[in-house]
Amino acid sequence: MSILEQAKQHIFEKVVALVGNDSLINDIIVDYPPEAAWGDLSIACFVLAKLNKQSPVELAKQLAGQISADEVIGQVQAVGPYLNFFLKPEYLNQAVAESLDGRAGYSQEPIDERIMIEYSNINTHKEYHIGHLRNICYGDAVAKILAANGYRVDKVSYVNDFGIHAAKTLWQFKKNQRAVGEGYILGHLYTAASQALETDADGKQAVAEIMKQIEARSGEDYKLWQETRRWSIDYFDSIYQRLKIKFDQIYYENEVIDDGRELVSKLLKQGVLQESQGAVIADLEQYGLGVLVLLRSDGTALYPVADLALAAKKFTKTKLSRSIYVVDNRQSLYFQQLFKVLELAGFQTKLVHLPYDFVRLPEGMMSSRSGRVITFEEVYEEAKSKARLEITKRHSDWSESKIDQAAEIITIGVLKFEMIKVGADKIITFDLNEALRFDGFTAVYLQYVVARINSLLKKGHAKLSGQLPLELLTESKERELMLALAKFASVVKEAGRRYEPSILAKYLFDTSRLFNDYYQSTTIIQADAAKQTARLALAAAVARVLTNGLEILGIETLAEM
RNA sequence: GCGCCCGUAGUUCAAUGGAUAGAACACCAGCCUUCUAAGCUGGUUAUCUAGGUUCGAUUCCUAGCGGGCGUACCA
Repeated sequence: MSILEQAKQHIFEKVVALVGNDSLINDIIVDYPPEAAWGDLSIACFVLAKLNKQSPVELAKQLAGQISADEVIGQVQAVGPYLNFFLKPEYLNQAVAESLDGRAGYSQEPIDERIMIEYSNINTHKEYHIGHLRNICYGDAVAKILAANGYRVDKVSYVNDFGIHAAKTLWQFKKNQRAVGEGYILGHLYTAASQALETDADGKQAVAEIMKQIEARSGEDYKLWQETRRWSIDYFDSIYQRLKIKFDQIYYENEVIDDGRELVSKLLKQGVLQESQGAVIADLEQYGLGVLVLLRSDGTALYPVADLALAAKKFTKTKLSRSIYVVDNRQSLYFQQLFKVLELAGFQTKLVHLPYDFVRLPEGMMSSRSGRVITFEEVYEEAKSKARLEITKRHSDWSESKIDQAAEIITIGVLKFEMIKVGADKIITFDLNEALRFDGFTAVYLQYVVARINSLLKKGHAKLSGQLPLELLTESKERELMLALAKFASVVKEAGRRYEPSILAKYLFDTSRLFNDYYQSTTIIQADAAKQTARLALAAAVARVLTNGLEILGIETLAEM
């Protein structure tokens, strides 16, 4: 437990002992006052007072009188119906030491549960756009947060390489072969194909022929499929490398689809699935979930077939306590249906669909088929050239490779942060100019704080080990910073409990703002030796929390910028 | 039709039943002969409507309005 969690527990126990009524325990909630000056922790006395048939103001006053200062609590104040606690300075000082630890924010108590999280489900033969970027950034941040909370996390991805979209792209490719070997180009071909096929009946015929060969796994088109599939996968790998995101396992539709068909016929025999109008369906009307179609009336497979096989594969291979699917909220009904079928099929793993809202453009929805998309490549290039420019302005003496490395870290940080800084239930209206900002609520703001602190540490002379004179940190801004540091561990927990990286992003930003404010109003290197040591320790603790917090969000920091 | 999600400042977002609804961007005015100005300080502006539950509602419930999405052979 972090020192703040211990303090909360301590206060809770004291109040429980005084109130002495077990039925009230759930109503004793140790919270934070809205204003730093009012205290570090607080309890609202409304419910307690009501059940005790007292006025809340009276009860707060009475409790304040009964609780005395100790090794944790410095002062207690009743402010109206609120009971406010100030932590003892020596106690709060421990937050600095706690945060200086290299593992700050990472749980020291492993949880004996294994969670599989599936995200970045993409299609080969199509482009990679900023919608995919939101998915992978959000999914990866959640995975890292859960890991930081002590869970064992398996990160998996599922690639749809076997659908009709591949045939369409190939059809276009055969018409005008160009850019051989480049996965990036396939996305453009898909768009061109979709548009052309709207009016081209012969084309549709040809696409169907290509699809047949792919499914039959033989012929010229199958070979071409194999080759182009590889281009796509290599291209996606290059994106993953830039994002520094790794999966434990990547599944491909073409590898599970046959198992899926087998599973479907088994479930059909068992009566979990039914035949209807020539198709194979799951009739889920009795659960209020409508009907899920698995096989078309022509016998070809739909999406859920592979998903069933994939689930079966996941659950039999490893013993999971939870299986999470990070997929946008348009598929909420689909996942309810899928989960119900899996349950009826006898699988018992706890299934979670983790929905998030989609990315749209100011002018409307993105659409691969119409080509109205912003690709990852476009945003990446624009952001990176802007980063290069900004760095060059500030560091004329840096080498080209040093500039490039820094620009890369800034670019990826900005893009990731942009994708996770808002709640998952919010539509992101992607404005390129907005996304290319390097000030305000952005990754750069946080990275900048770390770089500045790093520079302080280089210039200062303090040794930050052994006994630190933290008792010299008495200014109100120093107290506020220490309290902010102390909250780190519980913020990571909260973000995990709610699957919400934006909570952590916001916390890191708030903490950075506090530090910038402090930095502006205080001298650190110029202070006398003891003060310098104490303040550098505080600054180093802030940098550690920001670095680890960003790392948990998948974002790197820089020593200099 | 039915179901799900969202309506907060000019814009993009925060506040998951608590104290004076917070930030960022944009706009205006300041701050670099002192630790990185990618920074800091100050200023203007908001809970879609109507009911209800509650000591207390941006938050929960009901109805309406507005936007988005889904709803048997797309993924």
